[in-house]
Amino acid sequence: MSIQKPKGTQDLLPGEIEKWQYLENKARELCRRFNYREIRTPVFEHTELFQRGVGETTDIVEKEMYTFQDKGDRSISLRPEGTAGVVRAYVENKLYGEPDVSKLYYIGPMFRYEQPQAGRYRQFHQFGIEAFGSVDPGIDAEVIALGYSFYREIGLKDVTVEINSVGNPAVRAAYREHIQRFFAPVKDQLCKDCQSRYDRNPMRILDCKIDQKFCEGAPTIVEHLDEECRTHFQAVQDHLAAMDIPYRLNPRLVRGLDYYTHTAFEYKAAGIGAIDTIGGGGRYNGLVGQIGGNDQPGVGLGLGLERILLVLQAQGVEIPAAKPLDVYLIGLGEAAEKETVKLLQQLRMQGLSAERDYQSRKIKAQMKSADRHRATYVAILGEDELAKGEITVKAMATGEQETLPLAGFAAALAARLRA
RNA sequence: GCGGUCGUGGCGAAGUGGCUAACGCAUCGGAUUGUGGCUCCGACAUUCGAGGGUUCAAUUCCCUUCGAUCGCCCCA
Repeated sequence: MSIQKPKGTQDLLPGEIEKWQYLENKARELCRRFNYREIRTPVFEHTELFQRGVGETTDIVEKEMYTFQDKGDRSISLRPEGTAGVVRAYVENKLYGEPDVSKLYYIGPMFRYEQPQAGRYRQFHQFGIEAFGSVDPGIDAEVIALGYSFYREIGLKDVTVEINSVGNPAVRAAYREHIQRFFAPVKDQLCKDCQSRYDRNPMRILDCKIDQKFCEGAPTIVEHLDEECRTHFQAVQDHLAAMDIPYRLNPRLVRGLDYYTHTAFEYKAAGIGAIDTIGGGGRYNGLVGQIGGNDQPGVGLGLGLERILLVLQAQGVEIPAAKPLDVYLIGLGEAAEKETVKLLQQLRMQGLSAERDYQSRKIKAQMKSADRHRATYVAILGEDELAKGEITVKAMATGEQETLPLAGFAAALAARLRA
């Protein structure tokens, strides 16, 4: 048996990769307009970073990390998400010393050890942004708007934005007790998952599909927000309204990472089987301090590129195809073939995409290749043409043929293609 | 970590305890001495994910394993 790719990973082959490049180009272009600048951080970090940043009790850290000892006996983990590494880089490189808010974006692979299914892989890719240094609710709204704009510009339809406030740590601790008190009488009747959630993360019970009947009248965190949290949350909503970003309040929205404070949000779309979340994020005001920096507030998001691609496909959204080949160069006979090597280079230096046959095949086979490459022009150089210092050029769409002088033929074709 | 379905040429797919393992697409060659897309003809799996077992005989039955896929948990 030959070696296969590890479970949950993918080879992105030509034909498919164009879609990725399209998404990545759109992301970069959007970030330019919103004035976010790219940052690239390692795909592996010290395990402790994720333990501290993402949270010891999260599923991600408890059971989904790719962790190993390196040869120096350090515990290393492949990054399961993007924020922790960016925060670390922000702190380590003292970006907080800059006068303005630091607005950063990244695109890259993340790793989680899970059973693959539709829209879930062990290596997956995220486009994410982080903004450090401001508690202004306008930044929360901007982050949400950037994600929403991204979906729109790549042609995704029916994306829902759900937002919630998870308050600050004090509010959350108090709310946790309210929830536990509420469910205490029915604790024994909850599903077995929710029984463990009761202690670990009681807010998640509200999200359970099985136990909805017990959730009737459950306290929501929004009801328990303090003045500061409430004001912030309201301001975020006002900003979204001002930007015409449609959103839905979801008082039961709870994210799986420990670091969120205040704003939490998710983007949802149908089309990936059982999964509907295609992106999410929120504010994390205590995180930078926990990672060891001077405490700067932050807010960010992460969007799943695989999931976006799946939804795009489900919606039948066409992604612009790769450009066809400009010229396919056919050389017939040894002398002419030799000459094509030179001509090919000239064509390419003129900025044209150009290809030839490398197997000395017959003209018929070469024409077929040209057709397969969707070549705009075929240039044929045979013994006759070579002797006369000419070359035959055929426009594939019309079948029309003409003879051009060999000298300056590359430039002439380039001019024709530009017209 | 748990559960369902699946695994036959480059791709899609039929099939059966013993026949030469259908067919379609793609590919290659020819009809057409230097011209693609259409048509016709021909070629193309000692082999049915891997390992083991049952049997005179296994692609087919059994076990194990790996993988794919979908779902649970959770999330992108």
